[in-house]
Amino acid sequence: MATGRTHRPATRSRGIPEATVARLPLYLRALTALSERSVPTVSSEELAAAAGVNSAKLRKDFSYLGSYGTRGVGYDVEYLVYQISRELGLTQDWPVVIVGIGNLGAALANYGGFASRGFRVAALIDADPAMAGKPVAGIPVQHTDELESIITDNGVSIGVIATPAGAAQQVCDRLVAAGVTSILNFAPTVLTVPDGVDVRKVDLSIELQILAFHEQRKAGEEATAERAVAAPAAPRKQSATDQGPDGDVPAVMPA
Amino acid sequence: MATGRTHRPATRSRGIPEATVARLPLYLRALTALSERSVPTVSSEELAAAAGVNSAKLRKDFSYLGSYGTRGVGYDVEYLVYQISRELGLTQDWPVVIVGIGNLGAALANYGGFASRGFRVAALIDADPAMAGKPVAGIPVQHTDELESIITDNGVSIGVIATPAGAAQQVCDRLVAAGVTSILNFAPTVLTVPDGVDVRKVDLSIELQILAFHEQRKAGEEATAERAVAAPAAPRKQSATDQGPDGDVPAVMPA
DNA sequence: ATGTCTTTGTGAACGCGTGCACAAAGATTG
DNA sequence: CAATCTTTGTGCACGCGTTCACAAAGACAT
Repeated sequence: MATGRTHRPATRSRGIPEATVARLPLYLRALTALSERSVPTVSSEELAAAAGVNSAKLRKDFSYLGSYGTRGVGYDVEYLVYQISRELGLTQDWPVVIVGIGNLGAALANYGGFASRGFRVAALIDADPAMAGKPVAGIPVQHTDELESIITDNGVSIGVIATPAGAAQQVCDRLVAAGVTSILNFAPTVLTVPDGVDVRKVDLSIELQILAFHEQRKAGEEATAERAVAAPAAPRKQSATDQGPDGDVPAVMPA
Repeated sequence: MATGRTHRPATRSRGIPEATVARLPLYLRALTALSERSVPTVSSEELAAAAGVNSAKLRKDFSYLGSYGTRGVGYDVEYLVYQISRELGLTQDWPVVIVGIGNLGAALANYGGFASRGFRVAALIDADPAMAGKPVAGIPVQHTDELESIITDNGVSIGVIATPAGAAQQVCDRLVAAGVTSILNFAPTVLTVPDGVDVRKVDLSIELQILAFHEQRKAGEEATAERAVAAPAAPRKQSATDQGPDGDVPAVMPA
């Protein structure tokens, strides 16, 4: 998973657990696919398989929304699509701004998944004056100077930050000051925001590092012996006052 | 958060909780920043603030790695950087292939965060013959036909999928068959993989939908009255045999 | 050497999320 | 209408993750 919630604990809004909310888009995607194939109903078992989750979990998730299934039959696809969409707030249009039109920002602007789900790219913003006016994904890039007016004029409440890490907090502050209350952050930095503002982060590097951890573990299981030689079972840091030689310790050591 | 683990439950490798593993890269980033500013030691409180987490959580996380701190002083920055890097497997080089060089794939290829953390882009692969040979981020794109040989020749065990959803499963199968055991999936699809293969997914659309949910809730709290009119407090699906008119029900309804 | 002060490391309690397993609901068949 | 079969909805138990709160450890001053 390349995501992680930030700040706000787990607001358990209207009794719907955060973990369930995070899965609703998954169900919605699977249901949309079924809908396009004109499948009228689906069982929890089938839908769970399509969404890659446990069927009991799926049923419990849906139970938080209400009793939308029919015992002995399953769930009505179209009806469920609507209910989940409504619950997620996708029946309304969400104008979104993307700040930082580099490689990633451009990729996001071109990403079709946004428009298809009630999200509309209201504006692309970049700090580079040379970018201004240049169309990306059919939308002309605007300069950072206009950030505030863009937000207020379009009633934008969701912002996407795809700037370098160094600029992210500053951009974030300006977005929030202008009225944005939800931020999707692609910059590899921890953003500080006031209460009431939601931040979700996507960090590509972190995802790879987590994979590397598991990859290393897999490799290590085959050859545990090798490791026992390279590093003792219970490596211990040496005391700061006891700086004798230590085979287990790396080249880079504390002063 | 834009991530979510898939399949494998939570392998609790060598006693390190999955949740802790997911935070280690965060700590590492904060520590690296401190290291660059030549800060010698840091307290759990300071580091926790920099990483955006609770200090007790951080201390507990570190306790799984060993006793690397000094009471009354804090943690030695350089030493901790090494320990976490080693734990994450970043002291070795991980060759990575990126499949699908569209906007997103190109953005990933250009992303600096990879190289700086022990990851090396070994190859870029795309199904479009017109792309073959064309350099992206200084690396020539290779055709999908060569996927298997690239994997085996370079000993690649981590693959990144940035293809359209339709091609993702097929690419995934080929990667796994060729020896890849960790996959970072950007395609909006559920990937099915054999046991022993880790998949992490990054879905931009899902992240936005989760934000929309919270955004809607925030908006709804200010004007709950409006909602009581638009939709009854306990909306109920009507029975399939009882298809009378219903103000609460959407235009799209079950047959 | 003794005492004070800072900060770690962790035991314990709590809450959330997951999965099992089954009763209840309804469809379907005879 | 009764019996059977399918599938939902959920009570319950378990385990993981988080947080509190504090004892132990060590630095530092006197």
